[in-house]
Amino acid sequence: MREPREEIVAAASHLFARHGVSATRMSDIAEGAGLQQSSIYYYFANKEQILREIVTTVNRVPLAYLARVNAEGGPAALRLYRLIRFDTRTLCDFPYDINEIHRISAQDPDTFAEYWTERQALNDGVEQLVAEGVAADEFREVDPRLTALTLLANNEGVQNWYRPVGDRRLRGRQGTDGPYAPDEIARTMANFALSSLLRERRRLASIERRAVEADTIDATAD
Amino acid sequence: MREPREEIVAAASHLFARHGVSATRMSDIAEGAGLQQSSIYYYFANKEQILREIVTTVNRVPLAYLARVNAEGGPAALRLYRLIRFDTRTLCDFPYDINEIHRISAQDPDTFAEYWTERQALNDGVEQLVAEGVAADEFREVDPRLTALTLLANNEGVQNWYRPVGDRRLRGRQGTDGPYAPDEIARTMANFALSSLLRERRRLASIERRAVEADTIDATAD
DNA sequence: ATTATCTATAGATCTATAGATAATGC
DNA sequence: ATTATCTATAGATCTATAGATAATGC
Repeated sequence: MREPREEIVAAASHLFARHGVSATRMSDIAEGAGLQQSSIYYYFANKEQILREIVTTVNRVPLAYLARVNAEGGPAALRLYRLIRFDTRTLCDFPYDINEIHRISAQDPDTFAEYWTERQALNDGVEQLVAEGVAADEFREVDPRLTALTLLANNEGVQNWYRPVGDRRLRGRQGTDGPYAPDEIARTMANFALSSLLRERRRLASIERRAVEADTIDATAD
Repeated sequence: MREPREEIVAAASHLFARHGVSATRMSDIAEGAGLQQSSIYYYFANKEQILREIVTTVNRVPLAYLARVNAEGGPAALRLYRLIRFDTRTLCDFPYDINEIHRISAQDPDTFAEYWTERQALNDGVEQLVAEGVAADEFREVDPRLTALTLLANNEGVQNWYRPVGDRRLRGRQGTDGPYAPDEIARTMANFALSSLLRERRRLASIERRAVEADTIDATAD
């Protein structure tokens, strides 16, 4: 059994995703965590503190992956491909709505200062990757900063139609859109982006191959 | 002076965008509309009905534009370019968070049945455009349905970092991301997408020119 | 007469604290 | 003794209705 503190965070994550932060009551979280409503206050002073704990981790996961990919090296196109694939896959499985988190943390920059610092670092890292690719003539001429923002925003947009509703995943609204797996979506996003950025699009197949290989080996090594 | 009903919808739109739907109180909306809290109920039975009115228009704007673009004809690539540009620009200026609207309306499919029907129509229309482009060898081989979902999701994702905060637009979080205008963002999104989809990327420049021209003429003609 | 708006308020929540009680680890 | 959890509840909101009052258009 997990620690109550973790239980609270996990329950809150699900509820925040399902109903939104402000529609989620402390009593809902307590119920989800198997506690009485007031017992939550033993661990957290209020709802915002729970959100803060959740939100802090959001940017760390892709940042850590980016650091690893950069350490492993290779052309900018490959590194960017890997990051997009990873980020999209991660977001598909994230149990809360990144868009709402953005809104809430934008409204209270003090409480969520850490979030914004790390978010900025992620933006900067992606911008850096794009700039490297442009400098090395791997990518066509684009504005690295605007492109980085676009790439991250695109990944987050995917959450809109790949989101847990109730306890099940809704695969396409009202079941009309066919069942797409996170891997398939992630692959589509990465191919879409690199297909747009690469000067020589025929490089894409080999980049995809190397990316999948690198992460499969990683997975085995872990 | 606008009708009170419109005033309510306008105030609700701003507040929903700024604080989210469930954090917005009927009294906030009333204040924004220059009415007492209970006077809202003369026009709407509850908050959900206000949201319903807002939400109904969301998909109609791009659907109407898509119909016009299809009527005006031209290659699929041009029509898709125009739609993406239009949709992105519109979303940048939309005063509410499309992502939250998705979540809320997904949770109550009955109340928002109309929304989902029209959303599906928009999906279908974009899928159709992509499929045409693939069939005509304008686009590389992609899954039209998954691509359509991705394109729409991408446009919506852009709202994340181009959103009104307070009464001013936040141009990039905390002012660090430089001032990008909706037109510039829309152009980036359309170029990004078509650059990815087109078999012959050199067609892009002429497509962009024709798209801008078509909509400039339209604007003058209106 | 009808339409629009207001004041007042019952009833339903929701938060967060106080204080009691049970469980745990010296 | 300390840590964790519970019950009970004050106080703060928030919604939505009832009923009064003002404005509008025959």
